Amino acid sequence: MTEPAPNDLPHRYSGAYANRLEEAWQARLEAEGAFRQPNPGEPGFDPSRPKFYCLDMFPYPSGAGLHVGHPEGYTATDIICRYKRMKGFNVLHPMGWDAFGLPAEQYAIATGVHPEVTTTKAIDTFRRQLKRFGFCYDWSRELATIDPGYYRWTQWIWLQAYGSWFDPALRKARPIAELEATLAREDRAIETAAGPRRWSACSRLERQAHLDRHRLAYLGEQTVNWCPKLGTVLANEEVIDGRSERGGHPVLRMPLKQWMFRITAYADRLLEDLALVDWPESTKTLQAEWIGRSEGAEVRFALDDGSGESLEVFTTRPDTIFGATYMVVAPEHPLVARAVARSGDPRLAAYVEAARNRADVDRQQSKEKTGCPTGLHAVNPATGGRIPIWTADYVLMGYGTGAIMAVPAHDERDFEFARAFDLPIVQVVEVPGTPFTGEQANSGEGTAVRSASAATGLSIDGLATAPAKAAVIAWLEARRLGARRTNYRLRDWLFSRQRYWGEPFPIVYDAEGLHHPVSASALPVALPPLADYSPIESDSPQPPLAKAADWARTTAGAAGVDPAVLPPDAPVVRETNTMPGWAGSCWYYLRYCSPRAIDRFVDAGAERYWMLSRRRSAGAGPAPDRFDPATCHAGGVDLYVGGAEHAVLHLLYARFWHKMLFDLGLVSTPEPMGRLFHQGMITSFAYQRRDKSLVAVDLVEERSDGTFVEKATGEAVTQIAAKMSKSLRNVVNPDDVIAEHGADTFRLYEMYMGPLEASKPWNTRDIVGVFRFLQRTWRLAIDERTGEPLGAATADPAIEKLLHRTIAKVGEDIERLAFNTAIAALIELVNAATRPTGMTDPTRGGMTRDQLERLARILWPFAPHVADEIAARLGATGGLHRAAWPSFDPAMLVEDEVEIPVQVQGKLRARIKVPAKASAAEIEAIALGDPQVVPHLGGRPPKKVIVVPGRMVNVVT
RNA sequence: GCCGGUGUGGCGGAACUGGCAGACGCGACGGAUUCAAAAUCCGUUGCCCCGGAAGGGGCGUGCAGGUUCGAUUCCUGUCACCGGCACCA
Repeated sequence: MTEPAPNDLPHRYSGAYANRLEEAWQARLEAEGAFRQPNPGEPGFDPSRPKFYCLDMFPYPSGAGLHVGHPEGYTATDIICRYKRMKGFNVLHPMGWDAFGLPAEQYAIATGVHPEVTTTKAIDTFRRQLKRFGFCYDWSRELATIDPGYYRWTQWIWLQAYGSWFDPALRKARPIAELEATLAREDRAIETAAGPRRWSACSRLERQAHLDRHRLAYLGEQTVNWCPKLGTVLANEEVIDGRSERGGHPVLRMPLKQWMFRITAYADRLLEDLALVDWPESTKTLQAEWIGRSEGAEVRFALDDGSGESLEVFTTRPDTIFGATYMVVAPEHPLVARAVARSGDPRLAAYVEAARNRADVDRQQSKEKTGCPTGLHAVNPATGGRIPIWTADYVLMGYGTGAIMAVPAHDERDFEFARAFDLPIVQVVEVPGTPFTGEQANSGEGTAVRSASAATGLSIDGLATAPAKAAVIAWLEARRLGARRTNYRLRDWLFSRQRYWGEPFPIVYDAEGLHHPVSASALPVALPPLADYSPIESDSPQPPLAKAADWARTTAGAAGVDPAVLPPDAPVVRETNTMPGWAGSCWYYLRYCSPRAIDRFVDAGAERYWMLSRRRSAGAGPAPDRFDPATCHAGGVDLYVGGAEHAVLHLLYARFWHKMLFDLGLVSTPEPMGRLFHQGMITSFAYQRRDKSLVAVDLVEERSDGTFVEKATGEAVTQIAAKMSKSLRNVVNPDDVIAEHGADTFRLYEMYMGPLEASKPWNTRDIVGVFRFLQRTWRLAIDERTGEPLGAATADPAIEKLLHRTIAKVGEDIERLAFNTAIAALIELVNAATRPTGMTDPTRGGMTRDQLERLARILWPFAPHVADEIAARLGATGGLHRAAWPSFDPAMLVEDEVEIPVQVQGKLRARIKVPAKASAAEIEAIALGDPQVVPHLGGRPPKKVIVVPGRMVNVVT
């Protein structure tokens, strides 16, 4: 009888075999509900175990299905979760769908198919694909942001913001009813259109207007890029030369009333609390820069036109005020409109008009300074001198007060402008080491000079920059000419979109145009279906929802407005803007704690259990029941993994919502995510010509010498890593890889490619390496002819020792998310124990069944299906999801004898074997006597010998 | 322009606190198996030089310096690539 070739053996671990056993295990574990994690109080919940909440950034389910980037982070968290489960944690590991968004809407516009239909289909595809990877998600907690049962609570949270204000004294959000009560009780004066007036003397409208100015969600006016033809508002980068990027239609810059979030109220806390979380430093820096806190002063410059009015500026360098030789206001500044009316200078009007129609991005493209005098003048309060006021688009209306005092000697932008328009430049700071030459601005710190005026009584000559700033601010404050002031780059968050496929706002407008909330009990405000999703062409912005006229025009009662607010038969118009894509992702991590809760956005007990935990450094103790900064983690989610592209917006917005909810007592922790990790991007190969232009993969061939040429021209091209894209035809489809090798191989390959945080190129050719590893592992444990388990009769002590080391190493590596080196260690172990093809004699090589079972357990987090199958065939019952992480004996990690290098003059000359516990003197004696070393010593006693026991010896001659 | 990150064999990468550079995988080369090929298995593989061989020597972590007995690791300067921000007063 002839032996069949290895590939033809019936139980060979082939791609097809892997697919069969993976699907069988997935079906079995799903039926069993193996990864369902009960909440406190539910049957099967074990309160003795610590909690671990591990979250992936949920995907936007696109019609194209999963790409290879998705499973990278998902595999990483899957490994951690399986490991933590084996280490005895209750693990919350959910998945869901960020399903509102533009692509589905654009598809609907093109085809008329309701976005819900396409989105639901895309979700089904994503779910099927993710399940095929065998990820250990608790699918019973699945959610989608488009579920009415979910967005009901998105709307509810928005209503909490609408019903709250930020109390600057307590630095936290409070219900607006408390503000109203205080105003009424103390009968405070409030600002009205007709000047300050006592609360009791105010009309209902005036009171309402005052409260509206304090809401965390408020109606604000913003200049937007409205494209009448496209019927939508465009982002700045979608506007080129005043026309839409798509289609080249004219774009108008116009003010639009929209819902805003007062995120700027939280600027300081969002900045400070970055110190409380374990996040990548780069991401913290990005957020800090985005918030852009800068300290300085607000200064009033009196106009000299006898009007008694003044111009306010913000400056971070009040110490340079003596050098302020002119002022600049943004073209949109109200003062400019007055100047235009007054001066009648056609050049000024033309400049302002031109600047107004240039989008911000355009403005920033050209750094050439342009501007125009306004004809107005102001008085420098420090010098008493008269200085001109210019308008120029290098000053932005949106930052500070939209006006600056220009100090050309000490600010590069002001310097360039002064040069261009021949304005005076006066040096007022002496910077050590860089004398002022008049050739460029000197923005460093130093000593104030020429900074004294008898006329105004201010003198800071000789002061260093910091005390000079303080002195000027004190002087300004004493004369009520200004004050210390902190400014932020961060703007309030524009939360309205003129789109269909988003959460409707729970807001209606009455006949007078006043807004009123829909009561919580009437939520959700469901998105009505439309016959036609295309945008409305109009000169005045109209969201698509306006087409649902029957829905939009209704009564207060039908809309669910509290009868105490409006009579039920009052006619109202619903808000037809919708929320942006960010809305649903701001709080999904909370909903996962109790996704089916119907009476609250999250069950309070479940939220407390999964989000609140003690710091390890605070020592042992009972699970906390409320947040204590001394002993608790600031952040709830123990590990959040996702792409760095969300480093600013998503993560900043989620932090803002969370802090608001924390202030209102609705969540337990001040931060949402305690630890954050960004996985790197998976790129793909592409080819580059000498002129740096890119060539698609299929137009290139590899030559036998390993170089690449373009097929059509024979021109040499170089291989580079690039983003996967349709045009480069280098997109890898995970389904294909799984069909060929199985999900275990796919998972292992992505984790083995390199460090999780690094961006790395997909190389299809390399996959076979980890596949062969699984094949070897399988062959080590299973007889490929019979499918029966193998097992050496006795344990090889060297293998046993290596197994202990590997258990220790893999555990450590998983903890630090170093999966590539963990897998390398597993490969080394299996290689050391491997039995060659056909060798099934249990007395030679291999591992005992007990050793194989431990190997299966440490392999399980990485390649769960094959590990489960091996363990089951070895006789384990129940599946490895019930197994514990194997223990190791620390004594087994210590070598009795170590090989250490001996260097002479820093050059390696020999390796010597010494007992691990040998003293420095013993090692030195062995090293100096070594025959390989002696010839290099030159016959003289060494000057110095450095011995690091267990490490190395270095001899200096 | 500013901020951040990364540069290690033909390729992906390893080296945890300044202590044997190149673990592990791919590829390549040689061999086994096969009628043959694919697949699989075994071995070799940083580069250069001397040697028939055993063996020996030199160079080497983008580049140039520095600190140190010793540097991929720390410091200074510099170059390249990637990412983010960009007139924020």
